[in-house]
This record gives sequence, structure tokens and C-alpha cells, in this order.
Amino acid sequence: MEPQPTPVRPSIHIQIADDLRIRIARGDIPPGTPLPTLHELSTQWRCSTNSARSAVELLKRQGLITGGRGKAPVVRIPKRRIIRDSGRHQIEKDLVRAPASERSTIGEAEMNSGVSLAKLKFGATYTKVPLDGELADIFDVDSGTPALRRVYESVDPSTGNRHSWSISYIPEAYIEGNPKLLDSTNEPWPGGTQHQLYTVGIEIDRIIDEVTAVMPTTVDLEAWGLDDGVPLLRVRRLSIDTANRVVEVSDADYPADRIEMRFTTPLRKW
Amino acid sequence: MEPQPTPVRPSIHIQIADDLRIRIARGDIPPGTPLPTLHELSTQWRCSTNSARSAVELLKRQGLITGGRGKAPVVRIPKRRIIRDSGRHQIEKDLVRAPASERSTIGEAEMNSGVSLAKLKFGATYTKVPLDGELADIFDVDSGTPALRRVYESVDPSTGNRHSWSISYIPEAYIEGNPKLLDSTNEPWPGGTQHQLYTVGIEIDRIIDEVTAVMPTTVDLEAWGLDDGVPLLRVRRLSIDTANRVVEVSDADYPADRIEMRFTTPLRKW
DNA sequence: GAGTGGTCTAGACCACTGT
DNA sequence: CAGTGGTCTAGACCACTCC
Repeated sequence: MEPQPTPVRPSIHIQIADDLRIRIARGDIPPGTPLPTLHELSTQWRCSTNSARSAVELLKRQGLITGGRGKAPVVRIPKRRIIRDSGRHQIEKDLVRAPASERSTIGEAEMNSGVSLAKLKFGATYTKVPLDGELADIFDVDSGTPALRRVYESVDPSTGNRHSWSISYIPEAYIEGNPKLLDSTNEPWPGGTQHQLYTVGIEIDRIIDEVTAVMPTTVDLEAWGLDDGVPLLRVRRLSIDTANRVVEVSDADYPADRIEMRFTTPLRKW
Repeated sequence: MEPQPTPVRPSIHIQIADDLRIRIARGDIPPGTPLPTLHELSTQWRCSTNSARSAVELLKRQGLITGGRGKAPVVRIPKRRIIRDSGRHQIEKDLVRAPASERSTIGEAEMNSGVSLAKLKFGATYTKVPLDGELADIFDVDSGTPALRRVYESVDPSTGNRHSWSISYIPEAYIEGNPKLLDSTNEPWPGGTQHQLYTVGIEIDRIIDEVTAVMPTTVDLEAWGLDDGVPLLRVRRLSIDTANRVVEVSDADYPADRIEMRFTTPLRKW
């Protein structure tokens, strides 16, 4: 006989969780419906309430369940995700040379929203920092080269929850020509970053988006007001100008339960 | 005085976790170094070992820590992520009309790998299914329209871990012209999906990638051999032909600790 | 106030890693 | 073998929701 891999019965809270997952997937417990109480689970499975709780906790972490504190946990109703389309890069570029009236309020924060775009508390912080390590490599500059670091955050004042967040870097040498760009009180800048760069004669040739995902830390969870089991999409965006220089690097986070990134790749005809 | 929001001290395991996170971020506990034992933590913080464990468990779920069972948990050394570049779409198209020798082994599985591409156990399953709901909408066909469903999976035989996974749909009407396409024993098809479609006269005009992220379920965790705290990138890929029809929809998962998606958006010149 | 889930404890027992 | 983390229990106590 071959050596059997791991024929052992999985631990009790895994069993309970799997059973619940199956019942949810089959539709026995439809979205919005409350789960059995911990007490019910623990008697049905002849285990302690703590084990039953671990099972429910596990499903929460996997994003199937929402709830808490006093209320019964319910099967999560999937949010409709807002699509953030890469076509916006071209739209933003087209707007750069449009009249100021059209450019009006096209900041990073507003673009990601899709809902209630008007009434967000918007904050920008500008700092001068030296580039080092990874960033210096990306910009292809010497370590220590000064850069402007900009942190953007918008918050929904009604909930106190973060609504958008990004951090971006531009080597100072590229934007010295326009002192206004060093002043955060001008934010949100009408027309966005591409227009800012336009004022110092930089035209963006292409934009590279690098997408990955991470689990939010405790502070992320708190800041965004996220449910358990929701990853953060982490997008690093490189703006490359017509002289083939990386002129801006920006890192942005997007909660994966409400945002979806869409990219279109046109192919050459035969 | 104003009503204070929630000035309460956070729970003990959160405190411990936050303290550890800070020490890790500061470099006091560098990557690869073992954490304090649960016993040490519990005595330092004057709490039960269970509380200390919850703290460490939390950090694991957030992806900062790896380890387990008998061994001390260690600070995770970030994996180098393999970049999956959208330029491959064009490369795959260019190969379609290349000689078979060049096309050789460019299947989905191999493309995502980047490492040890040769020796993977590859499996494909073809099923005929009726399209309904969301998928019928995307293809813009009537509900019930028959389609070919293809599930691809590759497994690293040395570890038993899943290495790639995708599921794709093509309405049968588009590929009836070539019966070979209905036969899974021809997989991996030399030249990939685009070449398959080429054999029935379909040219792909553009590809849309929709990216989001989810937490792996218990079975995902097991199948991929993932560590705790690693989200899955979920990519839905729409292939649109020169007649502007959606001819294929494919959903693929990528573990976010080893894969990064890169998309380049070229902008029109001024 | 009754019922719910959340935190925490003390301790038993098991599984795994090292020496 | 000793030491580690993983699972599980029973029960105390707290915070929240709903009636």
C-alpha cells in the first residue's frame, strides 16, 4: 500500500465552516439570511461554543459572512464593484489641454469614487524626500535625489471612512519650473497630475499599471472601515513621458469588494 | 465636553499584534527571524497564552508571518512576484500565424509560470454547458445557448500544489467548424486559445482584463498550498473579435504573493 | 432584560520540531 | 525527550441589539 497523505479528519471548526459554506453555496442559506446561532451550532455539532465561533470567524475572514456584536451574522450580499477603467488615462490626457472650466474637478479622489463624488473631505500632504533603493532604481536616478512626495486621502465625513488613498513621487528636478506644483494648498489640482506635468512641459507617453493584492493591516481595516475578508488591490502606476523617462510613480490602494480594475489591450490587425 | 468616540483600550491581542507589527516594521525583528514564543509573549503581557496566540494568528492572516507547528513563527520574507504582462496578448497573437515549431508549447499554464515551466502535470476538462444569466449577457446570446466550458489546471507534481487554474467559455456556434477544438485530448493546444480560434476564422481584436481580488476559501488554500494572508487575484478576460463579438470569457486565479499583473496603456501623442 | 456574539482565561490534550 | 504551537473545552465577563 502507498503511504496515505493525511486521511485524518479535519478539525471540528473546519468541518463546521465547510458545511456552512456548502449550505450557503447551495442556496440553503441565501444572502442576507442570518446564520444559525453559535449555541445552535455548538449543540448540533456537540462542540463548545468557542469552536462554533471559530468556524463562523473563519468564514468571515474568507469574506462570505458579515455581522457581529449582538446581531446574528448574515451571508454577505456581494457589493456591486465599481469599475476603474484604464481608459481614464487617455481621458485625463485629453482634458489636459481643455479649458479650465472642463477640467474643473478631476482629481484622483473624485475619479475613483463613482458615488457621491462631491462631498468628500479631501486632504493632500506634500513632503520633500530623498529617493532611495527601489524608487531611485525606477526613476533611474542617484540615491538621495530629492523628490516631491504627495499623499492624497479623501474621507467620507458622514462615516469617517477613508474613501481613497494614494502616495506619489515626482523627482523635484522635473517640476522646478513651476513653484505652484510644490504647494499642496493648490489641491485638488484642476485636471490632475497630467495637467500639473503639462505646466512644466512634460507630456505623458504611456502609463504602466502594476496590480497586486494584500491583506489589510489592522490600521487599514480601521481607516477604510472594511469588513473582514476583504483584500486591498494595490496598484503601482508609472507615468512615462515622451522622452522615455519615468516621471511619476504612484501607489494606490483600492478595497477589492467595491473596486474592479479594467484594462483593454488592443491587438494589431493581421 | 464632546462625547468621546471610542477611547477604550483595544483588546489585548490587538495590542500585542500591533506592537509586534511595529517592531517588525522598525526592523527590530527582521524577515526570517523567529518571533518571541507564545509563552514569552504571554508572560511579558501578563495574559493567557491563548491571547498571545490570537495576536500571532492575526499577523499571519495579514500576511506578515509564516510558520507553525512546533517551529517558531518567522517574519515573512516577501516573495519576488512574477510579472504577468499584458504584452503577452500581442505576443500570443503574433505567434498564431507562426510555424508550428515556434508555437510549440505556449499554453495558458506555461505562460503564467516563469519557473520550472516544463515539468507540470497539466489537465484540461471540456464540458458542454448552457450559458445563462451573467455569461449569456456578456456573450449577448439567449439564455441556454450551448457553450464549450474548459477548465485548465496545472499541478506541480513534486509538491502536489496547484500551479495555475482557469476556466473559460466559448459559445459552441463559434467553433463548430473545427471538431478538434471540442476534444480535450488535444491540450495543451500549440499556440493557445487565439490559435484555436484562428482555425475557425476568428481574429481577436482586443482583450479586456478585469481584475479584482478575493480571499481564498479553505479548499483554495489547500489546492494552491497557500500561506495564510495571501489573497487571490481574480482575472476575468474577455476576448473580442474583429466583428466586435465577445468570443471567449475566461476566469483565472493567481496567488497574489507570487504574481503581479502589469498593463501598459499607450496614450495618443499631442 | 433576555439573547446574542466578542474577549479572555486556565488548562487538557495533541502534533510537530528539534536535540 | 523537552519545547513549541494547534485544537478544544468550560466558563466568566463584557458589549451590543432587540423587544
